[in-house]
Amino acid sequence: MKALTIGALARAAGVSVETIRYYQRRKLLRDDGPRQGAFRVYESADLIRLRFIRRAQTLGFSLDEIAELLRLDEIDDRVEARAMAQARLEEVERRIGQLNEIRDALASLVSCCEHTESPAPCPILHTLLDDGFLSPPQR
Amino acid sequence: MKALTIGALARAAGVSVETIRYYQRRKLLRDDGPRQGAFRVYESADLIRLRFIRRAQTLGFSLDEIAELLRLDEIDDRVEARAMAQARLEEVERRIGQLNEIRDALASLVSCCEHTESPAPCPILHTLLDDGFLSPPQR
DNA sequence: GTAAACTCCGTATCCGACTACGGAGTCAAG
DNA sequence: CTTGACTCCGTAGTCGGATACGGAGTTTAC
Repeated sequence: MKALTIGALARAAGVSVETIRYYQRRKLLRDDGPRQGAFRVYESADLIRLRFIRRAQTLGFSLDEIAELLRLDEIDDRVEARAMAQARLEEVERRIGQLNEIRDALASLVSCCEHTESPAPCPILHTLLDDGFLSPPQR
Repeated sequence: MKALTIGALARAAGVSVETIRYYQRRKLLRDDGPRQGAFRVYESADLIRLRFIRRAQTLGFSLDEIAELLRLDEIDDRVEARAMAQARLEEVERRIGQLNEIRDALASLVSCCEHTESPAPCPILHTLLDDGFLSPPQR
């Protein structure tokens, strides 16, 4: 339980000081902790929480969702936490499916292009002009 | 080769008028075409180009990349176009790999949570606290 | 005892791809 | 000949997750 300055906490978690301050504004991290003089002091509990946030981000949770996960942790609501993980899992699987389609489309464009000669139109540029191509955009 | 107003073009391509005007600002679509009176007129070539843009977006190309693809089409540079498609393909494959890892991590959290009982800590919330968890964030 | 490094706080800016808004002009139907 | 739909043009705002800036105060090392 050693005391950390914000800079030391940032280094320990591999984020920038600005990011920590941003998370405080977003209420993901406590902003009213103890101080030594004018400076806030942090300890390992803060580091753990910060790492939790970063790892949950790695899994694709948004900061809002992470705030919710942290709240669920506090009230120990595992059912809801599991539901969120499940929902995220399904989302990830949907996205993988989309990307697989995209990968196949790109791969066929590339290999098709490798097998056509200069007089014919470039498949990469002209397959995109045809109808019936994949589904609507994902944004 | 029927003449279209911007609104008709938008409907035909399934985008909004605002989007077309945005693409014009971004130089993806020509902004200096012919007019009838005060209004611009569009034709099927514009629709084809617009569809090209939307399909390339579906494949994950950015608007800047699409501008480049359109330029490559004009100068008929297939080699470079193929290189871009190849690069995109590799990027998509990397992303699929990442998402597979993420999916596995989420799946194991969910199934792990289904098998632990209330006194033990919730795995979903506390696996995230452990070290050695996946790699750095993807943003 | 002073200079470098750090912290605090507020506000502004970035990215990409739009989306929205508002006022003025224009066109077509009834 | 008016009404309503459309177009033109410029500018501003949105989203999420930061990142940057700048001036003032504070600590730490030499």
